[in-house]
Amino acid sequence: MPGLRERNKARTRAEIRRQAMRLFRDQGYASTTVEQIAAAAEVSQSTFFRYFPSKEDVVLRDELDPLVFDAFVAAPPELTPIQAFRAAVRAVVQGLSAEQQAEEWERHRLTQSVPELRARNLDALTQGMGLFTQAVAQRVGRRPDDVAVRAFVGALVGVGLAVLLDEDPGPTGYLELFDAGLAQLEAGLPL
Amino acid sequence: MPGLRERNKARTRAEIRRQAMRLFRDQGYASTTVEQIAAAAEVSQSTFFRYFPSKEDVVLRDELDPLVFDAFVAAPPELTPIQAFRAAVRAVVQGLSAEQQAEEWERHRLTQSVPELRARNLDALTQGMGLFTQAVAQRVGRRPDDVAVRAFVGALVGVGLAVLLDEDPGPTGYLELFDAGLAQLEAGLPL
DNA sequence: CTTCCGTTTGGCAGCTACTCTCAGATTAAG
DNA sequence: CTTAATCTGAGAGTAGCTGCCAAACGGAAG
Repeated sequence: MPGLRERNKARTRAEIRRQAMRLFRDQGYASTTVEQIAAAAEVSQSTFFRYFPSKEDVVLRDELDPLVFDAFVAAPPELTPIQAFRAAVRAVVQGLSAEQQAEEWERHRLTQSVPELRARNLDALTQGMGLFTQAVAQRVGRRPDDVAVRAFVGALVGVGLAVLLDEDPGPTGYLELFDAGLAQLEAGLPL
Repeated sequence: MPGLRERNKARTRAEIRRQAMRLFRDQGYASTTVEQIAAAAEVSQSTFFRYFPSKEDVVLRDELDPLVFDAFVAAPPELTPIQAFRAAVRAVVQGLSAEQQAEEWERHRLTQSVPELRARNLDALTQGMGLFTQAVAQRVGRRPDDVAVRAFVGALVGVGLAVLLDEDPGPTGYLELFDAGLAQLEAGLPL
């Protein structure tokens, strides 16, 4: 059972995020100051930066990627990496409530529209490739530094990237696009 | 013939870059202030920001990508996109003087080691994918919004990414790694 | 309930990237 | 030489972010 302290922390954290997203939505990311967010969440600036190392991190902290990763690792071994990845993404997305999906959608739109956020998001994505490469290597029984494995993971991430960079196919359309991209990859990227 | 004004501007710009890179090398990116760079280049801070919109841009402005793109477009039409891309990269890299290669290498190392720079570099890369997609589409006679084309470009960029993210295979080793990755892609990413 | 310890918080000072404005200098053109 | 356009320097101001210290708070022991 979490003590009062931990509950307060979680509440404060959530409140800061909530107020921040609301202000970003209303008056834009750039023209919202940390001072405003802190005031709206009724904490001091010091406290804001204790919960989030930077203004960007209020938007960026992603808890979905680890879920997808875990689902990928836990997928049945007889699946090919592409099948396992598709299943993992699908399971995580469909496991979200409608409200969560809407939040994620807003988060994604904001991230894509603000250059700094977009950049840092991409960086997080590519930095995660290393871990993913290990998982893929283990799945197919190869070494992680094998060129074939690394190129494959790069291509897989690249396909995901190409889908994500597409502007608004709607919150649902992404999955279809993603599936189509993976199908192409599975077929050896014919042109 | 460029007037005195333009020559002065080019000289100032180059000097700012030179001094900045020197300071970054000596005392690190974060602990070098714009004030120091401006002082070393003998200009005011105002002037610094007139030449470079941000401290990051002193490092990031890349003139190689457009060259690769042009070379790709200009490549013989009978080449496959992968062959054309490989030829373009190779031509541009080998067209650099030893000094230029060393500079690029230093620039790349600095970019990869500083998170903000790495992130913005990735963003520039992915933002350029749109243009590249059009070129590929034209080359293979398909529409740019074709999923096959987009997935292909994504995979191609992804493979390049996987190579670039690898830490120091030496300034020459990159090309070999890159070729190996492209060969894998050409073979349909077998695992 | 009180006391005591460790954690959390707020307020403040300070640094730095970056913007805006304005006056003065420099270059180009008539 | 004079005039117009452009470039530069200086200063003030904003905002993100850090570090420091004292006060408030939560949790456990007596």
